[in-house]
Amino acid sequence: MVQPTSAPRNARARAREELTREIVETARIHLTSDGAAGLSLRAVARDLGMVSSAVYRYFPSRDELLTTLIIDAYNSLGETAEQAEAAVKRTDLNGRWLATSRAARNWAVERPHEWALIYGSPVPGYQAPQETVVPATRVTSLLIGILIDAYTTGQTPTPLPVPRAVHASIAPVRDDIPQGIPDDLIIRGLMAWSQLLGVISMELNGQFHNVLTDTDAYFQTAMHRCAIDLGIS
Amino acid sequence: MVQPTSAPRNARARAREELTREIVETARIHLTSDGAAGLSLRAVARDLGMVSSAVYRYFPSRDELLTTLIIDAYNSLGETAEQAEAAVKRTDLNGRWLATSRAARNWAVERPHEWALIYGSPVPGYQAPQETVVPATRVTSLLIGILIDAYTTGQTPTPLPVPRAVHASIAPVRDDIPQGIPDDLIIRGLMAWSQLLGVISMELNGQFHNVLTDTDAYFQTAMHRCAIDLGIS
DNA sequence: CAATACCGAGAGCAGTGCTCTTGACAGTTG
DNA sequence: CAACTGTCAAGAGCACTGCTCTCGGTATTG
Repeated sequence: MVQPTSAPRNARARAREELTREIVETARIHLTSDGAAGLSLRAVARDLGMVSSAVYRYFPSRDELLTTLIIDAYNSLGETAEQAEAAVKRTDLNGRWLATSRAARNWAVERPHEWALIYGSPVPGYQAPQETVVPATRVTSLLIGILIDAYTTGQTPTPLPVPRAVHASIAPVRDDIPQGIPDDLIIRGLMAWSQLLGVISMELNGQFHNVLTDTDAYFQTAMHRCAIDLGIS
Repeated sequence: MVQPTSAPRNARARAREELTREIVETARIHLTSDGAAGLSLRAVARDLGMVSSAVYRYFPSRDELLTTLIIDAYNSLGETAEQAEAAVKRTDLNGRWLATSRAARNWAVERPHEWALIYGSPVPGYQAPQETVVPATRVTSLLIGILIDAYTTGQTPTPLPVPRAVHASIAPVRDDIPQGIPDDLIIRGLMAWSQLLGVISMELNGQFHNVLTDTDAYFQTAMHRCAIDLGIS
């Protein structure tokens, strides 16, 4: 009885699954063209030839649909980055970092609205539920893996002092990584991560207008310098 | 006739100015509590005891009102940062950088929605007009000033190589700074700037949840390390 | 004083998220 | 087979949004 009563319910259940997927797909299309704020349940319903109220059978609210899109976006980005990173030789830490960061940027440039959804200003009135936490960590886990390998192979930069308050502040990070990683390396990792997010977001938000003519070239150099700071270049 | 015809027109004109200011003020209150997407012209009008259509006599569209709020935000942040920076001894480059960055963060933490308005994901469908360009540069001008002083007093880090493509890419920056500043220093300045924006935005967007317990301590250290990288520590 | 420009109020249009009710259908049970 | 139950799409409706247009009154100007 572990198996769900399968045969008879499947007809309905399958139709439901399919329609749910169609709604999400249509919503993502709207998202990529109009952004999160322009995502309209009614418009999605119209595209699917159904009436707006029918959509509420599948998603109890607009926010619920947004949550699905957010999780999908995290997973899409995470998978893209993981594949890029996995294609690099394990010992090439610099290459792994560059592959990861470049994959993230390419993904973001292709889907600016989905990037904004997960790393941009939060949608007002929307509270990210717990289910989004795990997929959100996929990219950072890659970075952590690189740092761990850097530490275990002894490729660490000469550490700068870390104030006591900062040592205490990064306590939550310690729960997710092996013991022994120095504070300094964690700080460098966090700063590389915020550099990555910062540069990508600035590019997408148009902050480099009248500043850079070739954002890609700048990005590569910036990430290269991050690698130097991390001691893996 | 350079003076505007003053006396008789003033009664109406003054009332208009005052009401315009009241609308902006009310709009900013709504902005700080609900965010840009929740800014409703009708709600503003309601608060002011007038009918929604009357507001259109003062702002031809919601976007026009948003533009005013954006310019005000840029100027508010710019002024705050300028004052903080001006209070530091000119020769203390490290102090000037720390004062500027700390002022920016404090301002952002107090007004997260206004920060999101100017540095967050752009409001969909809204195109920032030319008038926003000048006030937007006030904070970066401070940073540029520090870098120029660093260069003229010889406090520059040992430069890393800068690829040709990046040299070409930063051409627009060169139009706003004196000749002679090395490419490497410009790159370092840009990266410090994106580090600053990245860390602040990440904190406001909740990206440090379950990562840092004391974001202020981390921020100070991160900015200190930026100063080291800039060679002004 | 008369003409003009300005202004607030109101109605109205098209759109939004969301709720509630209604009628049709499918699957299960007596 | 008939009755029941759960699910579904559809429609009407509420309160809200940005925005436009018209109307009548008032302040400013020639």
